[in-house]
Amino acid sequence: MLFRSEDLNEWFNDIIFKAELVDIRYNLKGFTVFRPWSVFSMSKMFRYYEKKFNETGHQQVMMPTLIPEENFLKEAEHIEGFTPEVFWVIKHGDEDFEQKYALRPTSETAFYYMFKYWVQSYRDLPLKTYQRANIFRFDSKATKPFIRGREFYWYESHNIFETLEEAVNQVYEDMQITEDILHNKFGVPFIFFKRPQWDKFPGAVDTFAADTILDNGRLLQLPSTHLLGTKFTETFDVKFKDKDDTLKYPFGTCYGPAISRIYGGMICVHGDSLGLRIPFELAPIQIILVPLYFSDFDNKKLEAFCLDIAQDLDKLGYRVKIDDQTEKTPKERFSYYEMKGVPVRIEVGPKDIFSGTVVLFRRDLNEKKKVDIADIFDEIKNIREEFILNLKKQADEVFDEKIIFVKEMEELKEVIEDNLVARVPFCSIDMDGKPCFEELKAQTKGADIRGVRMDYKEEVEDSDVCVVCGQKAKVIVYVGKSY
RNA sequence: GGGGCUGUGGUGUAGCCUGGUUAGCAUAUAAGCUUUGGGAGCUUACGACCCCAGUUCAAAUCUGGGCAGUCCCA
Repeated sequence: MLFRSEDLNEWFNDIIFKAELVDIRYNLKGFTVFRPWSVFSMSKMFRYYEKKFNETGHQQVMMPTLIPEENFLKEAEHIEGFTPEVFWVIKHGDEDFEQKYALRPTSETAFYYMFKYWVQSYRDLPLKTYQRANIFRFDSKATKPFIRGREFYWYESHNIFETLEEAVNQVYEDMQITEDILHNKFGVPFIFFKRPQWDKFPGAVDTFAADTILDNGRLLQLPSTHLLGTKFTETFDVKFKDKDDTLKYPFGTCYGPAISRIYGGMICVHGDSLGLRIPFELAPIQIILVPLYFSDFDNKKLEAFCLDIAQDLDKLGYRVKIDDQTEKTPKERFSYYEMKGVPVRIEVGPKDIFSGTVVLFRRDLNEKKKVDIADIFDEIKNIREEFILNLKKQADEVFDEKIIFVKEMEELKEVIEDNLVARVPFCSIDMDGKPCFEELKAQTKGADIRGVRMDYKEEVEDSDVCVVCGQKAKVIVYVGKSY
């Protein structure tokens, strides 16, 4: 029913409905109804992040959803970047407000408004905060559940520091958080980039972002971090008295992992022709027991047998369910839970009762195995440990294969044509490289330069020249089409 | 931001070009019987032409607008 390699879009549209992740029948464009199967996992994802933020010294706050227009108008680049996308609240009942209120498209202008009250002394710094929020952006006409909605769900972390150096360190900490969670917990590979100067967050000094690569070669931006310098602290008059008794502006960063989009990226990365594959720890049901009924067998025995196993697993803390539908064939029931991405299935039939075994199916490897009852718990424990490692390994392999190193424009065009991502020498990701970028974009029919990687420094060889202008290359950049 | 395509029961579709029957089929759902180690069968029930306007004796069908979905390009 599903053939993902042919067309990721089709697979995605199909699975989000069949697996009951969302309902797109709500009558408002770009606003998605998320259903229990996806919400359960996203809630888990939020908790992973929350734990990590707390461990790294962030404190959770809750800011209002509405932001007065006057806050917005303070920062010129921010206005220019976001105003076209803002939903404005202009009335109460039939009467206009004196001032418009924005449904937050992001909350810098709320946080920094408050930071000026919260920060007076160097003793108040660093100040590391975050909030869980839904945000609103009237974003493009091509909306897509999880990937691009006009309302979406994220954490946004806003931090300020005494020095630029500390702020830069925060960017690296954000990169590490992304690695710990996205890659290690969710199995989603990515490269953490420094974006070119022409592709920054409105109001940022520098923008950094994690991109994953989907099956169709498209890059998908996942969490991003922005180095804000003193732009917002100056604009909002956030000052601190330093040890030398002078007033200074602190340096800011912000980090925004959009959980709804991360979930969308995750299911694309792990999904296969059978449907979803959900990491063990995120799955709403981790183990499904499927009793195989027969008309000439006392099925009560089967149910009692399954219930025993289920209760033991439940005591061990697994999320487990028995599928006791009698009117459906095994094939149909197996396929259903595979499609939903349930990590482990236990099949129990009359033969098993006599032999004291069950059949275990694991979705990370799509393998079946006959197991003695006594060994079930150890087996499942192993699967639990291996599950995310297997998903991660498989995803990493696919990811690596999609990146091709090229040095010439003709090769670059081929790589893009083949729906892959290119690694190429390039003159500069500062503004002086922009003309080359525009030429590159035109020649490749719309590919973007996603930036230089931040996890390690890629050395440029002396002989490397910019793929566009032929000048000596200063950086290695990654080029591909994006969502 | 520009362009294309599409809106028919819960879902997927036929019918539309060339206006005219009781809007067909599949699937899902509910009930019953039968069946169950990889998407089973029979019977019955439920259920639809996106919205507004126009043309016409007559609109799912033609025209315009809106809303929604989807794809491509920027």
